[in-house]
Amino acid sequence: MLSKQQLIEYSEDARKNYVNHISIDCVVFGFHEGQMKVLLLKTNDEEKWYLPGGFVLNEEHIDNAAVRILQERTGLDKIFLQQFRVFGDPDRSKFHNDMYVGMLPKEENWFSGRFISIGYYALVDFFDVTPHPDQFSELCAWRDLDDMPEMQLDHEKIYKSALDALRLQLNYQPIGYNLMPREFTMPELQKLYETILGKKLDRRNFQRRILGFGILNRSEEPRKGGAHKAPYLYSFDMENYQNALTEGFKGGW
Amino acid sequence: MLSKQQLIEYSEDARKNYVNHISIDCVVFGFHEGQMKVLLLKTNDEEKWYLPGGFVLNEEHIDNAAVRILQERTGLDKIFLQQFRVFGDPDRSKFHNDMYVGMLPKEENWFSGRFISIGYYALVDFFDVTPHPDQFSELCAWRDLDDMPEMQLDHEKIYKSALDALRLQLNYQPIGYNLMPREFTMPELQKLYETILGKKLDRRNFQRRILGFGILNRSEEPRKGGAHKAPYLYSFDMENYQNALTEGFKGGW
DNA sequence: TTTCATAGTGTATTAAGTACACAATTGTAA
DNA sequence: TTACAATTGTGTACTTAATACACTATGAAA
Repeated sequence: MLSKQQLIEYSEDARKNYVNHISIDCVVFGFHEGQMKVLLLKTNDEEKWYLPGGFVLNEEHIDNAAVRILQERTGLDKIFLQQFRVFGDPDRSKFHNDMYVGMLPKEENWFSGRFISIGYYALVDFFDVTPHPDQFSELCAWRDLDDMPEMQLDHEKIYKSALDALRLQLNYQPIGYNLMPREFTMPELQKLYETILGKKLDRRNFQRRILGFGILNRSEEPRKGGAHKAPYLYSFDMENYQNALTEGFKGGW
Repeated sequence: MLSKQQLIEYSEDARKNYVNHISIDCVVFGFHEGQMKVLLLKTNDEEKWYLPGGFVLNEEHIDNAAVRILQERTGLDKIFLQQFRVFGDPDRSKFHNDMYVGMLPKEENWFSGRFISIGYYALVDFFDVTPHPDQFSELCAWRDLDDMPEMQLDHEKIYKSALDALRLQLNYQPIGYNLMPREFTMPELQKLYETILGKKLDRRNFQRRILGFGILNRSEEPRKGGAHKAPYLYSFDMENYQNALTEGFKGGW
């Protein structure tokens, strides 16, 4: 245990040596017209895009901070959010570091510090989102996953890492409630899985497997009006879905 | 983009509203005599124990910070470390908050702040560790996983969360190189798995499965001298082991 | 030399994953 | 109106992994 004098010295040292800011970066996935989308921001002066992000308020839970940040960008208030990892490379700094670093002396400039970022990914319904730029940006928009622009700092690494985490999640948790409309066809759901995984799946085996999870309800009436054979419509059984979210799919050992 | 005036205001606000300290907490797992152990610290004045932890230096990678902290506690320099999640409840604060909070005015006391903690878990060889107390504690010792003491703050939540992460890891990565001696018997390895999972496994099925991973070499000579039938000795095939670490075991989808 | 605890090995059954083919529906073009 | 193309729905054989379970072998101690 420290004496008072030691505590004073420790506190002084800590204030000098442990000066790290925490930020939050969010990878928001949406799904539209068979394409996986990511919500990105851009200033007009810079070519590079960046992820929606922000900071944690003094008395705020970090998960709430992520929710708050995404509310501001998307207008949504119920968001599926998953913390997936922390990015703590000392070379990384907040996106506007370059931009603002010359404008003020280092001590006065918040952005001259070093930032450790907590990565979250979110799954949202594309149609529910109204993208709002933040105070640093002029543009907030969806970008296709297979046509991603050049990005600030390590944001490419972050969104790729989020995608990896999402793919891992597919193996032991249900996915889709937050990404699909209320009713959807089996081929549409399959397309979602194929997009996330980046590969084709067998129709018949996909159907058997996903139905085996017991998280889908098939409605009586098939979808009509479209070309070709009318497909059945499905929706998620929320009770079983929630249960599968907490329980997980396979036991493993 | 912000004007200079806006940047000044933003920086001032940020310095007031985003005052969060980052700490690192490590759950160090060891294995000895068929028991899973966790390395814990304790002061003499307090009954409660806490996890080894520390802070991130200004220009330090967070992973290196965790390595540095564990070097100081264990003497080890090559440690298997895995970041598993961030704990950001505003109620949590650094372990010595209660202890030191009255000793200095709030502004001068590092421990009066709010702490966001990055959780790491480590797997180490029990015999390689020489526990060193830190500057706040008088005691650093191994505790049995099934006889854990009362702990400071949310440290119980953290180590349980680490255990969950470790159990998940069993499903898609090899485990054991960092926890077992160089040579070991199949029943010993099985005991490790059983301890982590908290349940019994079938000997024959365990052996088939673990051998199927192709990460073990069986030595020519069985272990002699012990009671009962002499068991074979195994060691990890490091090339395949490393490969399995990065590749993972099952593809899932 | 018998007994007991532990180690090594194999086989049958069940469940899950994979590969693959044909029939049904609906709009469109001949 | 009819043939066609595109898409959907369904079933079955095959392979692989998971599970359940029983016998034989060894070595120390009684």
